[in-house]
Amino acid sequence: MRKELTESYGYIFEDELINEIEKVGHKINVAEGDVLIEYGQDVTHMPLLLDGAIKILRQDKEGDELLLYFLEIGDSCSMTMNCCIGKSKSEIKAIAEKNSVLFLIPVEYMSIWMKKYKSWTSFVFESYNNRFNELLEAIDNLAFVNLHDRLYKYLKNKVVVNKSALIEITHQDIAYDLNTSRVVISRLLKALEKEGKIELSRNKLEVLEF
Amino acid sequence: MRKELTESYGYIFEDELINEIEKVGHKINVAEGDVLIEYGQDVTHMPLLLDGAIKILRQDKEGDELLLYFLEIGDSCSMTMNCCIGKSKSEIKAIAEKNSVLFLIPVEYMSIWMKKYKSWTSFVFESYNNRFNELLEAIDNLAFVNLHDRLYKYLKNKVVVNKSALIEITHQDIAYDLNTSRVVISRLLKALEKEGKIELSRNKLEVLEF
DNA sequence: ATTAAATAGTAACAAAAGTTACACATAGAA
DNA sequence: TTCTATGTGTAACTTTTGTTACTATTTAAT
Repeated sequence: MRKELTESYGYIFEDELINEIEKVGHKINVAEGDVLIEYGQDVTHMPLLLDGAIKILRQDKEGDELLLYFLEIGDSCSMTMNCCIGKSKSEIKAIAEKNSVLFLIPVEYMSIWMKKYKSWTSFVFESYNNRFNELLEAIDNLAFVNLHDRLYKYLKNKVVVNKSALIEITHQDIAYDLNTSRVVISRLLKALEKEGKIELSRNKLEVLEF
Repeated sequence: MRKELTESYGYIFEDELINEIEKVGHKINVAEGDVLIEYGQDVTHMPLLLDGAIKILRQDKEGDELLLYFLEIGDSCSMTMNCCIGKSKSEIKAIAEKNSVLFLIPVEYMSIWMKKYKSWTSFVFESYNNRFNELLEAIDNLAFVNLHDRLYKYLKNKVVVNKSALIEITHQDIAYDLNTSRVVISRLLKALEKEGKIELSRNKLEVLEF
């Protein structure tokens, strides 16, 4: 456990902080597809990602969803940082993109450690900032990119996050992530295939250039 | 100057911090339409808004723009907070929505004061968080709301920010903010008028219900 | 082996948004 | 006043995206 923490976070946190993290936090394993937190739910812990990847989604009242970004190893979720200022309801939904290992820290340590460890403060800011930029990227995609290109970007991003050009997913699930309909995704995937950019099969597809 | 600072920020910052702010910062007046910072430009100061309102825009490579949100009195711009972690290029463009009064603070004080004043740290976090939620709202609008409703929301927001149901703006300028074309905006405005929600005139319009 | 559920392909159509083109009105400048 | 630039209205058309409906295929369950 100590080893995993050091591997992913040893280069940013001093030993003493790693000790504290180890002491107050606990490690959990989550399986692909597990819902880690729902929109509106109380935030009690902040996650440090040790292995795997987490999908962060936004949801509207009707339950429509939109993929915001992925958390990868070494990332944390700045949404948790709302806690620092008293708010405690999650603005997002989080789902394990693949089997993942998380280290959960009770939120009260967020501000305690900020006073105590410079490296923690830097981490929190850096983390906040990364998420900020990812939201800006999401906005750019929605505002300036058409669905065809947005889909292709999405697939290439999947390849990076899952470290495999073979993506195991259904058209319907892609449609959920991009907040559109299955038929539209099928149509655009077919177009991407004709352009020679991907290869389609049942329940999976392969990205050919990236 | 002291008075203005105390009016807008006295209830959050302790006297000593207000003194420091007054000492190292300087007040500027900007006119409606002034560009305060361009995308990609170096960020050297962080702004505290004393009066007026600032429009924050995102821009893509082709120069297309999209309104993200407005800063109002008591707000600061969390984008400046990138500076805390070494980055210094602006991710956004800022334009004075109306004549405004700003207090500019050299960015190096950001982190100095975070160590020194608890109230400053709270302010920075609160500010960050507000901006975060405004980005999420922007995403919600883009992903889940059609242009007709997005336009109506935009107009109602303008009413709040400008404290007037009479909005002085051209269709073209609305189109820029929403990243669409003038013709589309004219069409949708006409529809809103027929619905009895607004009243159109040249160079201005009035929001009837809000 | 049969059935049912999930997945994918595609056509046909509808709605939303973007584009082009042009007429006309208004405000200022000359 | 006349001219010009700007702003607005609208029609006609295109493109993009969403919807409905139906087919075929594959997978899993009984």
